[in-house]
Amino acid sequence: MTATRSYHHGNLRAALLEEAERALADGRDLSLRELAREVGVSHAAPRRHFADKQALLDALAQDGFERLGAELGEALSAAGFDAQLHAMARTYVRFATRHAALLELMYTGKHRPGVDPGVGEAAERALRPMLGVIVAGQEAGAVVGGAPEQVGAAVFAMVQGLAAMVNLGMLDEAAVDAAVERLILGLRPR
Amino acid sequence: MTATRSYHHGNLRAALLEEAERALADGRDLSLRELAREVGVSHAAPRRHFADKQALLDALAQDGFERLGAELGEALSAAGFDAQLHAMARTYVRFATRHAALLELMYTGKHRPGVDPGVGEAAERALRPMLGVIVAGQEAGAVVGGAPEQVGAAVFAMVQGLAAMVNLGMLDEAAVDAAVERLILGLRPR
DNA sequence: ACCTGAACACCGTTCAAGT
DNA sequence: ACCTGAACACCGTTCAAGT
Repeated sequence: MTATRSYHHGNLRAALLEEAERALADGRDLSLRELAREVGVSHAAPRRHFADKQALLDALAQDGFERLGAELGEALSAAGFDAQLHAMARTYVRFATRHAALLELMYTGKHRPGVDPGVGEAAERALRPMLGVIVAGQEAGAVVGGAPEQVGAAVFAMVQGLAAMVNLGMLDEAAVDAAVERLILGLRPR
Repeated sequence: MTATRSYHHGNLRAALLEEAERALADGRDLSLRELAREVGVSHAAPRRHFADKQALLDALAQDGFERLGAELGEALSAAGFDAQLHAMARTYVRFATRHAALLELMYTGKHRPGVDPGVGEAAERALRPMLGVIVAGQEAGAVVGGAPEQVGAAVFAMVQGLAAMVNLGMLDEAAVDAAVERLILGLRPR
């Protein structure tokens, strides 16, 4: 880690976030002081860019949702409702396993009071592609009618739950496909 | 908080766990030193009962799974597969909302290396009633055949995901019932 | 056996001061 | 505007010592 001095010409913020992600991926605990050390700056310097530790965590979570949303959006290129839903579930599970600690952070303490509203908005944007799949599925007659949000809740709950189980080692990826298949059948109009 | 002196005649461990749950419920951060203070003991005393902070967290998680399992077991008294599954989902979601911080702790870092095996075993025991519902449903012809673990994965994923969404404020309890209904339809033999 | 007190190496946060 | 250094009030963990 050769400390590039040019780093600190306005992008300390980005450097800190990068280092934080690396720590998260390595399973290290996040400490502001350590991040500052790693990036070659005094322990008080991050204060200029993040009001406190929580602000940095919020920025990290928001970034995570934005990347997740981008990946989910790509899954829309599959043809047909079933293929799209399968692709979406696989994409979500893959993101969850590749960025396990980040995903945990993304969903952690969202219920705590005084959350950064930016995180919630990013989460909503990230999950929008899933709603798009539902609406298209309804139009194609593959999905029951009703408020897309209601149907989407079932889909998102299943996918999110499956990802959590895979991360806990309770499930392999074949079981994910099987569960999604069950869900697809349940969503069909009757 | 009148510090009862008789507390410390062999049950410091239980007192610490109780206080930890209270802190969790209040949304306070868990600090071993604060727990010791609250319970009226020196900051080094907990060491006798918990090797380190993680050991206390593991004990807390294990306890949580045991209580969750007991509540889920009660849901089995409902009559018929549909009613049992609905009861189970409502029970799980209720536990999740009443003990949000505890549930987060229960599922947090399960994937980290060197976990207390007791926690995983308690988790498995807690979820067993759910498998029982599946098996009974299969025998009654309300659920597709196949390995109960595979079908159970879909059920647990959905329920766990719904609970997470309710905790995040993304969902109300009516939507839970609707999603479970979709799942029931998907599980039917065809 | 169970607990205390001091010590060590860390934290997050604040604030005057430097450039 | 951006960063430093010292300071404050906390942590978790360890260890000799007390009863």
